[in-house]
Amino acid sequence: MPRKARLTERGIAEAALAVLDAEGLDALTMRRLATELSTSAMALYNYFPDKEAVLEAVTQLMLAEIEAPPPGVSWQETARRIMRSARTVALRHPYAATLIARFPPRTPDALAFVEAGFRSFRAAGFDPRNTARAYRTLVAYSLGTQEIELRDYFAIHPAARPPADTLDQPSAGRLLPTVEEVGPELANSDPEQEFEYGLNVVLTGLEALLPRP
Amino acid sequence: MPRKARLTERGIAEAALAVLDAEGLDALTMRRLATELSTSAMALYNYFPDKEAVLEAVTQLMLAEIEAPPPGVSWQETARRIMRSARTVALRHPYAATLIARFPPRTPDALAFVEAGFRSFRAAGFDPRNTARAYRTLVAYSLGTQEIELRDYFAIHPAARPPADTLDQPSAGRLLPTVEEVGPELANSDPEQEFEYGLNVVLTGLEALLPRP
DNA sequence: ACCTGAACACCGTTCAAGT
DNA sequence: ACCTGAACACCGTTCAAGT
Repeated sequence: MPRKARLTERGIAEAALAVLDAEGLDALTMRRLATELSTSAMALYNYFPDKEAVLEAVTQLMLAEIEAPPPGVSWQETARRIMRSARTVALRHPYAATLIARFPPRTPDALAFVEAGFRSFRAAGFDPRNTARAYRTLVAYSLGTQEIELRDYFAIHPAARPPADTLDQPSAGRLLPTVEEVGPELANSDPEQEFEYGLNVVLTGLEALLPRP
Repeated sequence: MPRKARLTERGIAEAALAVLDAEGLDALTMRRLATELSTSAMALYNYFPDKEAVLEAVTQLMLAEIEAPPPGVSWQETARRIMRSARTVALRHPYAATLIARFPPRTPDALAFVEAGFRSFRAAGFDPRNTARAYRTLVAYSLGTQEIELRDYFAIHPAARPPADTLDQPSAGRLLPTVEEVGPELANSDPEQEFEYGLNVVLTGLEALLPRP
C-alpha cells in the first residue's frame, strides 16, 4: 500500500502491523517497512529512535483493539469480557501478539480497557491494592495463555508424540509413564474451551480470596 | 572456561547458558559461543542443526533444574512446590528464562517435574483429562508471571510514573483517573508476595472446579 | 567424522550530504 | 525539518577444503 501523505508515527506503526500480520516477525525489517511506505529505511528514524520503539508502537495499536466493557457491569463479567477480547485480539495478530508481553499499555487508547477494568473493581468496592493484585493475576494468566496458544506449546509437548521404543534402553513411557498417559489430553484439547476453564479457575479463586467489599 | 575435551551437546548448551547468564540474550552469538569453547562457530553445527536448536537445549537444562517433589505429597502442595521452584529457576537465569515459554520440556530430566506433578494429580484421583486441564492453567500462570517479573512489566507501566500535565490538554490523570489511582499499587509491590497471591488464586480456583475425586 | 576459514546474504544503525 | 544512499559493524549459515 503506497502512501503519498506525510509519514506519521501511527501510519508507520500500522504498516508495521500489516507486515507482521502478513509475514511474521522475521519479515519486519526496517528496510522492508520503508519499502512498504515508499521511503527509505533511514527516514523512519525521524519518527522512532530505533526498531524497538516501532515494535512498542505496534503493541499500542493492538492493545487499543481490546474492547472496554461499559460501566454498570459486574467486576466478574467485566474481567471475563476483557480477557476474552484480549484473546481475540491476540489470535487476530498471531505473529505480533508476542509483543504484548514485552510492552505494557501506554497510550490512552491502549489503556482504555485497563481503566474500564480498574473502574469496575473499584465500583465493586475493592481498594486500589486488591484491584492491582487481581489485575496482576489476570494479566499473568492472559500472557501465559497467549504464549501457550500462539506457540502451540502443548502440540509440540513430547507427550503428544511418544518417542519410539528401543530394545535395550528403557522407553520414555517406562521412565515417564504418567507423562505418557496424560500427554495426549494436552495435545487433543480445544483451545477456547481450555482458555475458558482456566479463566473460570482464576475468577473463582479471586471471588474466594478478594476481601468481601 | 576453555575446554580440552571433545565437544558435546550438553557441554555446548552449558556454555551457552553461562554466556546468557553473564551477558544476556543478545550476547549469545554462534561466534561468541565458539570462542567460549575454543573452537570455530561452524564446529557447533556438527552438534546442532541451527541456533534455534542450541536455545532449545539450553531450555532443557533450565527445566531440569526445577525440583520434583517426592511422592506422597498432596496435589496442592506438589503444585505449589513445583511452581515455586520454577520461579526460582527463572530468577536464577533472568536472561535465559524467556526461552522457557518457547520450548516445552522434552528430555527425561526436563520432564521430571511434569511426571511428579501429573503423578500427584492422578494419585489424588483426578483423571488424565482434568490433570491436563489443571496443568495447563498452572503453566499459563507460571509463564505469565515470568514475563511480568523478568521484564519488570509493571515497573514500566505508565501508571507507575504519571505523565506530566499541560495547560491546554487534558492530563492522563483526567482521562484515566482509575489507572492513575491504582497504578502505583502495581509498581510498588513485592514480587514474591504477588506471585504467592496469584498462586493461591489459581489453587483455590482449581480446588473449587476440579471434580471431587 | 569432525573441524576450519572464507564468503554470502542479510541485519540495525551511523554518518555525511542533500532539500 | 525531513530525507537519502553509502558505509560500518555485525549476524546466521553455506560452501569448499582440510584432517
